[in-house]
Amino acid sequence: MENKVKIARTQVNLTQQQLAEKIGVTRQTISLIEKGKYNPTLKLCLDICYAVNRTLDEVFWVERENS
Amino acid sequence: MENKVKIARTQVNLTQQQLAEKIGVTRQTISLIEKGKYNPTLKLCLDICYAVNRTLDEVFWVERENS
DNA sequence: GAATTATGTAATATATATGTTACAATTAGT
DNA sequence: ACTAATTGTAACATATATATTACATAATTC
Repeated sequence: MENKVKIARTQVNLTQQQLAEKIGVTRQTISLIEKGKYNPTLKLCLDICYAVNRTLDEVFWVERENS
Repeated sequence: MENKVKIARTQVNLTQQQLAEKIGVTRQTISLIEKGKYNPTLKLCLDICYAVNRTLDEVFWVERENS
C-alpha cells in the first residue's frame, strides 16, 4: 500500500519519532506505514494528515488497479 | 466518525448488500461504517471509493476538531 | 396489510492493526 | 572513523476491525 507519508512528513520537517508523538502512536507504526507494510486505520490516516497539513487524497489516494 | 458513504452509495444506486458484495465485505460492515460506528481500514476506504466513484476526500475527509 | 426487501444491531469468533521491547542498519555531524 | 540520531525490522502481546450468525425494525411493493 504505497503512500506519500514520508514525503509529506519531511516537508514539514518532522522525524518519524516526532510525528508519532504528535499523533500519539508508535514510531514503528509510522515506519511501517511509510514502507507500505501497514494498512492503517482511517482515524490514523486523518491524524497523519492533520499533522502534516495535507488531505487524505494528497497523502493516501491511489488509483484503482485495473483488474 | 461521520462520513458520506451512504450518500455516495445511494447516488450510484447500490444497496448495502450490493456494495458489500462488490467490495468483498460483509453487509454489516457497510452498515456500521455508514452509522459511524466503525473505524475502517484505509484499504477498505479505498475499495468503497472505487465502488462509488468518489475519492477519499469526498467520502471520508473530516476537518480536524479544534481542541 | 401481508410479503418482500433493506437496514440496524447484538453476541461471539477470527483476523489484523498497533504496542512493546529489542536490536540492526543507515544517515548526519563532528 | 567515531558518535549520535534516525530509520528498518523482528517476536511476541494486546486492542480492535471485520466475519458470522441471528434477529429485529423500517421501508417497498403487491
